[in-house]
Amino acid sequence: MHRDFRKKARIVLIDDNYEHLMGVKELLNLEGCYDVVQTSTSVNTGVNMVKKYQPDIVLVDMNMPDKNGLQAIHEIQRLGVNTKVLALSAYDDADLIFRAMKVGARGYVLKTMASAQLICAIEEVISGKIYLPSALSLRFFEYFQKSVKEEENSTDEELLSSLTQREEEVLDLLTQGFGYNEVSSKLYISNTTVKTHVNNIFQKLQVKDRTQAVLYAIRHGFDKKRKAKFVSI
Amino acid sequence: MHRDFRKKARIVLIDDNYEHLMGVKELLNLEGCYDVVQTSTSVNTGVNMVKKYQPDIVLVDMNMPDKNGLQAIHEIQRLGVNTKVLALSAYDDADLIFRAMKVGARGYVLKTMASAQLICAIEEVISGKIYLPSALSLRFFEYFQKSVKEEENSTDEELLSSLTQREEEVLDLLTQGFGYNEVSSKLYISNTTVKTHVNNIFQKLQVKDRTQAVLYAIRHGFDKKRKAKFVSI
DNA sequence: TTAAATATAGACCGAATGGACTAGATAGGG
DNA sequence: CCCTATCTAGTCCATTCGGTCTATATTTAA
Repeated sequence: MHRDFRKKARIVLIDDNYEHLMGVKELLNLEGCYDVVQTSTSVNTGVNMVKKYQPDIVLVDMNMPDKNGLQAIHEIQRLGVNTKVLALSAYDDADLIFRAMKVGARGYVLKTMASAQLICAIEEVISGKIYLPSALSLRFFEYFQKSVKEEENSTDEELLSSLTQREEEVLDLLTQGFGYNEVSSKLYISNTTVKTHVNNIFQKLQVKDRTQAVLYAIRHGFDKKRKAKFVSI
Repeated sequence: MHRDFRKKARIVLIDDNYEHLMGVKELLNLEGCYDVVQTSTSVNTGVNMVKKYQPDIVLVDMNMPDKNGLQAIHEIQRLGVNTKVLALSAYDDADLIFRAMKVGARGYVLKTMASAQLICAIEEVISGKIYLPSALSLRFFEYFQKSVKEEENSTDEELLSSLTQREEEVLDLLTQGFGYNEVSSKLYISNTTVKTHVNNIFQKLQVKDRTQAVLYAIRHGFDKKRKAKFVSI
């Protein structure tokens, strides 16, 4: 799983802080086994360089003002090149780590970390692994798991579970975009019966029209049973 | 960040395979610094034991027939105890890893891995870290990132991006559950203008009523700009 | 500068929706 | 056996919604 050290790994750096950019470049050059083919202090030109040179890895600073690093990573991913992305950041912000990994970063290191750790991260990522220092890994997963809890908490089971079985069926069909007539024919009941059920649903969910009921259902996870892809447990 | 080795770490094991259960128990006892307080071959009693003994860590087998390990982990999380969960599995299935970590596992190890790695995982997890072997970490993040791509692909940007700015505003308000009158007063335009916009939206999204338009918008990620919590990039 | 796109608004009409009732049938729990 | 919950279905009426037009002012692009 180790890369071929006879070839230098080709690297592009994107960092709007010129001092830091040069510092990292110098560090990598001293190491001897890296070829920093290009550097850029702007996202746009940086992304273009990645497209042109298709390096093994690109280091992207996350703390840029305008089009932030997230956008850069996202665009690089969409190039369809085989370049791995390593995110560099001054902050160990859980949300930023989460989003960076989500858009395709293969690793995330803090600027405050020792240079040896940066080298280590680069090597791991180039050789196809994920590199997240354990502190950041912890942040990531806490955030990841918290999101599930929030989903659950917002699932106001009180109201939704107060629906009768038939009402659930009706709401389920409404959630698929059917109107009253369609619902009635699908359930083989009369149009007015559907209306009765729907009105009961409105009462129970405390909403005032069909669209709001559907929104309520979706936002409170009512339709997850059907979806059941990876959203639920 | 290291635990106090003067005290033995208290452990509960949940695994329906009695052979493996005993094997792990023996292994941990030989190690000397662990106290396997309880073992269980069923989820229900296992969860109860965790509730009762509140160990430092619980090892949960993921490959159980009935109520699977995911359910067990989920229930343990909901106990509100401070027990860390380490998932054990025979398979490195990306979906399973993803879901286990999502419901609260702090680590995931394969049964095929060396016992030293299991010990390592236990120590890391007890001391508050996340333990994912790099191969599994890779699987996890590939799955994690793929989910984003799927979201994007399903974002039929063709249709949604064909909406004018005003139409987007209107759709956004509809997505919040407002009716035409409410939309018109919020945008300071007449009721009929809203209707015109809405009809154009219907044409463009190829839907036939308000609820379907809202569903379309939500399912295709239209409302993520507003949410912008952690869902979007 | 013309043409196209956009935002505005109106009329008219039919269909769908929502509110407020009543009411019969059926099933289940106490 | 009675009471309650649920599912069913109806009426009446008002409101909203959706479809199809036309039309004007403004902006944008060619």
